[in-house]
Amino acid sequence: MFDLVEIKDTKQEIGRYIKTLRKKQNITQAQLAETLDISRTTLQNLETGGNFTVDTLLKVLKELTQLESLHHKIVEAREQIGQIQSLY
Amino acid sequence: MFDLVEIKDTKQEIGRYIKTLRKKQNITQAQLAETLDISRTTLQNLETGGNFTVDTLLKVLKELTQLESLHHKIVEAREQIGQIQSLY
DNA sequence: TTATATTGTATACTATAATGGTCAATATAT
DNA sequence: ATATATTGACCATTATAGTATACAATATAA
Repeated sequence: MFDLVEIKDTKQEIGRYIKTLRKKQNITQAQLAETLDISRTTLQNLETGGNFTVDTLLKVLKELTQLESLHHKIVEAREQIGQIQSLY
Repeated sequence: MFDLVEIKDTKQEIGRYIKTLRKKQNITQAQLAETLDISRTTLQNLETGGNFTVDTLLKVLKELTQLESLHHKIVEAREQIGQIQSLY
């Protein structure tokens, strides 16, 4: 059907997800930014659905202990596609 | 234990994943870049594990029909965290 | 093989993400 | 209610992602 999910929506969801992870660890934007050696503005931009680089996102995910999990899911997703291809 | 998965590795896996998706659809970098109105250089940078913006990644995923799926997984992940929090 | 298409890489330029700063708006605590 | 802490938003500057172009290195096809 239609493509109801837009890029903007997904960026917002990424931001909400990161914010939830951070809150769960009870750390402030300032603390996390300091730890990762990025500006609070950049972290804010990420959490509020702006545009940002993958480096920024992955740095944050690593600190919030979600990098390995993400890595695994990407590999898994790729392998599944490879399997489908090999059927034809 | 250690954190064996580095940011660099994850960016490379994202690139490999995108490339696999693209190949599956039998389209070239040039074609995909043209469709998305981005440069082939940018797409190349994505597929070879450089740094890039979320906008670039999501544009590509949308064209390769993986945006909605990703969006869903992010929401799901956040909701799971929310649940865990509410237990304490 | 040889031709053709596709991809990897490099470079200079442009667009924009990242930064540091400040201040207002909200949460949170006392 | 009123401090205090945290977050959202804006601005100028700096760093870097995105771009166009060109050409070499590989795939793919003839």
